[in-house]
Amino acid sequence: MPKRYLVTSGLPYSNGRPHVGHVAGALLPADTYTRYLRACGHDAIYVCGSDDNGVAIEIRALQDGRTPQQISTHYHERQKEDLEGLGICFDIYGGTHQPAYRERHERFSRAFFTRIHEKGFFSKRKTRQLYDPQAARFLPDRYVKGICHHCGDHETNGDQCERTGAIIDPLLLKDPISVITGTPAEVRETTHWYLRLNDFEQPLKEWLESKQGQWRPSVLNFALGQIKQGLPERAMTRDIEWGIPVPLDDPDAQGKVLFVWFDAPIGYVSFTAALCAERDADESGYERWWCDPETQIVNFIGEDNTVFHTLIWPAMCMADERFQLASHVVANNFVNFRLGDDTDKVSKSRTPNESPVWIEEYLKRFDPDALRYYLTAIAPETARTAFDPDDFVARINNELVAAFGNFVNRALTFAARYFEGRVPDRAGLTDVDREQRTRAEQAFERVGRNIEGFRFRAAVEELMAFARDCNLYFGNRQPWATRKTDLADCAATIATCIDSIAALALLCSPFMPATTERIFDQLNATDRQVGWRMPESLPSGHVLGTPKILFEKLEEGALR
RNA sequence: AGCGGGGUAGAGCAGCGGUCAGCUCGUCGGAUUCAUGAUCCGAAGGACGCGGGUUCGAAUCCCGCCCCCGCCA
Repeated sequence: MPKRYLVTSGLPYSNGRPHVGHVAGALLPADTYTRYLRACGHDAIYVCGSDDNGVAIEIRALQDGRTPQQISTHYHERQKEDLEGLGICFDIYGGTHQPAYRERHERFSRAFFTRIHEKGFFSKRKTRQLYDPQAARFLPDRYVKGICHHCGDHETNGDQCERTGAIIDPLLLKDPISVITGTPAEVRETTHWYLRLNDFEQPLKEWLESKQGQWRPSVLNFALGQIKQGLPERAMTRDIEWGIPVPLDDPDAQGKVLFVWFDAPIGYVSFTAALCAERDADESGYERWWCDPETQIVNFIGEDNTVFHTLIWPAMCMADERFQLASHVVANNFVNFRLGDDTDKVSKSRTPNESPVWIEEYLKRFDPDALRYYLTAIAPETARTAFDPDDFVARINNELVAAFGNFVNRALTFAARYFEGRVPDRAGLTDVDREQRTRAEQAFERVGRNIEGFRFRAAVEELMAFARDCNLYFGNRQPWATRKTDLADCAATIATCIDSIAALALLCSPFMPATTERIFDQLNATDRQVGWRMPESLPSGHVLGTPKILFEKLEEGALR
């Protein structure tokens, strides 16, 4: 029976171009999942957008001599374009500080903060922080340098001793210097509002324990481990200018904004409201998604967001008592980039500008579906994985080209050449052909079961296993021989292959949507069936399209 | 230091109490020719990080240890 699903991806931070890590971790699996849900007939929306607030964008703007708005809008547009180029099917791609979404997002965030405040879940506290008098701003830990207070003899940044890895208390640094202006920093007093996470330890624990056996153990272990250690209060306000002003009528709140991580997840809600406003001219429709327990909320995130999605955001929702908690939080690890013998993080400074790990660069030269396939095949579901340019070429050539594409091509060119480009007659169907059809039906079940269990890697393996079965079937039936000895048998074989190709088209639709279209074009299937089951056979005599190469073979080293 | 993740054939990975020692690639040998030199079959190759323990039985559970990778934007 159809259900309602709200799928989200962790919001990309709008201070850089999207790369394969962003896509593989949170965006592509969410897209695949949403496409699958729709194929099954469920009512599903996929909500995402850029995370535009926060100190990193403000500092970046300061360094580049631009405004935070310019920086975030530039990257917001960049992200939107690149991700759409990859076929990521957002229902909406909002932005927490983009003109079209800002007013609503701020309104929702303020209201959220105010409600929690009124219920008394914030502690207002004075604290001391390093301040840069020249820049007239407080300094986040990583924007301070100084002499390590553990070792006392070397310079380090303000969060971690570069030599021993020990946590640094920036207030204890000797001779602290602001990284922004290079001038000495001083200690000043400031006031912040802290969310008392410890008030929610018990309900969070119960909620997480109810997910045992459903969520990935690594996610649950991590979150439950944090609770065991005791959840600290977390400041939900910051002393910066770029962000959402703290909505309190309190002199101490002057000039402060909400912590970026407070308002970012509210983006899921405000973007849903924006979508409802766009579609039905009624933003209150968001309640249907957020407040109605019939809706399943599924969050796809990168590993770095686990704390926020399993503890802080749920605690916020518990405090607020209006929105449902996620029914599933799917956290993926990071994808690193292998360059020669080194495996490293993708980073603006170290990864070459024209490297295909940047989605923008990749799309200039290669097929979006090939990247979607590869990133699903190496999905970092249980551990970090590496995007290896040589491995990419090998897998595309061996799997997409040699197994999947080749089967489609050999069968369709056979039909074009020996059956006048029509679907042959099925009168000669044998048990072997019927078994092939059964394999196709089983493939829907197997691939579907894995997607539902969030095992996308295994799902794509099942897809390829079926493509291999198709080649095996073709070889065993030897239509090139029966063409001369038993035409009816040959016709039944090719007709069965065409049914399998239609099945492949639907089976690959969550992973490679453009390929689905290409296959339907070649089948000349004007009445395109969608769904997650073995499609109806094209009738015998149906005129097929022109066979074309489905996936281009890549040169060795093409991505290096 | 603490927390989390990982250590399984040459490479990349799956398996997490019993036909488990497996998959893909690579290598070697064969078959085939409809197909993008594509496909299919077969072979070689591993004390499942180390040491204890629990069990009729452990990659799979428990304890200890050793490596690798991450960790308040």
